[in-house]
Amino acid sequence: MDDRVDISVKECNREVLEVMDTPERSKNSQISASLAKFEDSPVFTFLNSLSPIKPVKSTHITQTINPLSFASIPSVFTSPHVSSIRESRFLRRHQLSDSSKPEFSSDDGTKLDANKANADATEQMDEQKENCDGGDMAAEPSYDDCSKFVVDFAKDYECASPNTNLRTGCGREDKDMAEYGCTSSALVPLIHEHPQRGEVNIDGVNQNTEAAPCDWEHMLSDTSELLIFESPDVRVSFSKSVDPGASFYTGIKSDMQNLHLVSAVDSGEHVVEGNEAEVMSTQPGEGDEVDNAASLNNSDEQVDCEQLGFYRGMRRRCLVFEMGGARRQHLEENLVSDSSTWLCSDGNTASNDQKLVPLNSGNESSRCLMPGIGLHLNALASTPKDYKIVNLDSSSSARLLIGPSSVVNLHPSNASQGLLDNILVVATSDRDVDGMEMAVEDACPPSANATNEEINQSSPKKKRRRAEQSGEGESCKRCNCKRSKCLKLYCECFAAGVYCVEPCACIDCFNKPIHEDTVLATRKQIESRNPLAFAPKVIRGSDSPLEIGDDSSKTPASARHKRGCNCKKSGCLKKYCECYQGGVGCSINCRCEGCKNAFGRKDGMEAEAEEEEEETDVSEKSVSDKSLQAIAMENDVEQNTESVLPATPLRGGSYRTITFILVPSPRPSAQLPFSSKKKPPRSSLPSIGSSSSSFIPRQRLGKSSFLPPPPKFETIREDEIPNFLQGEGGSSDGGIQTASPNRKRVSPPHNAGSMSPSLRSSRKLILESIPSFPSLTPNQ
DNA sequence: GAGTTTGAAACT
DNA sequence: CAGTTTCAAACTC
Repeated sequence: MDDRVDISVKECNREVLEVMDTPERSKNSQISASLAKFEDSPVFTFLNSLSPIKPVKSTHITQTINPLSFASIPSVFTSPHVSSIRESRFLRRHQLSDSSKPEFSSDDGTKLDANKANADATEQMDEQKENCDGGDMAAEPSYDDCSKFVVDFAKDYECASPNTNLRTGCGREDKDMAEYGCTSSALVPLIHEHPQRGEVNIDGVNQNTEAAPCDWEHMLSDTSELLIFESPDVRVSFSKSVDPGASFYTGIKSDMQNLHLVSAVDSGEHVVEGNEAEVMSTQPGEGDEVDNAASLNNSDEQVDCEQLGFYRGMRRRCLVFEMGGARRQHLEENLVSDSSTWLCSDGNTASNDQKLVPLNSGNESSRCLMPGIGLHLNALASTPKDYKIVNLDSSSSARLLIGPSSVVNLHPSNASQGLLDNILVVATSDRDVDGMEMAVEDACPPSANATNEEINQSSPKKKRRRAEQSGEGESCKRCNCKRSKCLKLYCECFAAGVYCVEPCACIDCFNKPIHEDTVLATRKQIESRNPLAFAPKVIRGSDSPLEIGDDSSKTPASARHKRGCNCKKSGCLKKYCECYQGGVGCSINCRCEGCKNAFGRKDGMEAEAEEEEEETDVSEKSVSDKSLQAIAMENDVEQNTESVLPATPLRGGSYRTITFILVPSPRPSAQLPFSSKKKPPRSSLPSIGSSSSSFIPRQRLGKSSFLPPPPKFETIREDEIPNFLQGEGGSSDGGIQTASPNRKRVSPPHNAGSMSPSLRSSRKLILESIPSFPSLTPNQ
């Protein structure tokens, strides 16, 4: 029976492929005809007669899956040109899927699902193709679409019914950018071209990809497939060649995952296959939103994953993982147990998967999106310190272009103003996406992962604590504001750059999409007062390898709070202390008194102090140790996550990666402020490095065994800090050095003047392209 | 869950 | 810039 089904499916797929291959199928009528033909075809009939799978009308699929696929288009969507090669792969995919089915089919039931899924996918292909032909091509998504989408999304916010279609356009652009950037050499031209129009004359490397004008239609056919396309594997095949073998190989891998997803979706159940369950359980409805943001921000993750040798397909899980603290934890556990399934979080993938899941799964368990996830500049923060860009292949790099950082990185290249402009545009769209994501978060129900959490969290406080305990710390901000209307930095949500969500217990909350104008205005006001008000509070130093000891002690030696704390009574041993809360040691910037910060004391006498502490203050020590242990345990996962995965999609970000790829600049230091490996030029700024080096001893001396508490604040790598950010308090370094230890507070960055002209210029650019608080501005 | 403590944010 | 107030999170009971 199974064999027959497989055969039927293959034939069916073949039929579909034939239809799809028809050169002139840009008309709906034609497509309709094709579909009719398909359904009327002997093969189909045969399939119906043989297959236990009930023939599903395309319309039905349209209602259930198609929307999802559509939504996925953006993120997954790649350049039509690129797709040509993929197409070949794609074609194989169905065949492969058949063969691969047995591998993931544990039993008949599962297999049936898979088969059915495959059949559905086939029909879905038709559906999508139809949509594509229907005019999507002509209506190449524009950035305006993105904005539009954002607006619509905001409108839909209340009902949590994001307009995926519009979104699609946005995502696609980004995706395309990434795809075109397959090679750094071709990157510039490609990027330059693409944003302006749907077509891109791919020069050099990409020429061979230009085959089918509407190839990307095929990509639409299967959401999961799209995911595959983005996979590093795919890229590899693409960039290297159209080697059938390679494509085949990649196709197999991708198929595996796709089928899983499809199967799960189709069945409407959570097909628990290792971590697959995670994906399925993740906020079904949010997949779309997550998707874009994730897609934009996971370049780092991707890289990490690749380095780890994981399949990209698994990354989606990581994304999910990030979406919920609990989920994250869970995944981490999985990582330990099964790294293969863990993989990294590829925003795109994850999102796509989720897209597939949403409608059918009806699973609400996991909804919590990363709060700050890439919502604003903070997103720049907390990139995995050990992140390595080295392994970026051309394909990966291309993808990285998506990020706003690309602007910065490209800037140096002096490709051209036009290019820059285009890039900026891209960044803008990203921003929009981020905003959408934020909105999504807003719409998302209480943190998903913890199924019981939703039910049990009656009190905001408890919710918060729960969130933190589950590692959700900053992922799902929830406030309890009563008087601030959630329009001040008092509000954690607002400060984090996210809208308040349902679980928030705030009163008279204005931090909602419906009050977008107010929010934006307030934000501007606050930023005018302090440009870095929404910047990451914790600067994660570029830890030198030496500083990074074992996993147990990854407290970044150079990490520090942007402004420093002002604790008087807490001894910097409680979360009142932002340094402590952020899991970093106190620094010169701190005005704290009686600092006992376990992560590093202000006085830099950690070792001695610790001894003292142990000897002289037993009670205190007990508290400290206790807290430390708790922290360590609490954050162990967190740390690991950080080291391996970006805390947030954005974080992982494209920033570093892009820099890497585009590094062509002869003077990266001055022109590549975000360069991950290269210290930004600090001609005018005392090098952060030096500054951080000063911290290293202190922080290292701190208990090596403890890990920073789950950072409440978003953190940013020191070396990734935009210059303007570094400028605060006098350029990260400068800030530290210039800040008087006793000074009450570090004044906002007014030191632009201290920056070299070049830096200043770049800074301007950054500001334009990367609003410090994009997330709150869905319509930006 | 209510009340207290704390320190950041905001205000003057 | 310093001092004060406001605020909400963190914490305690």
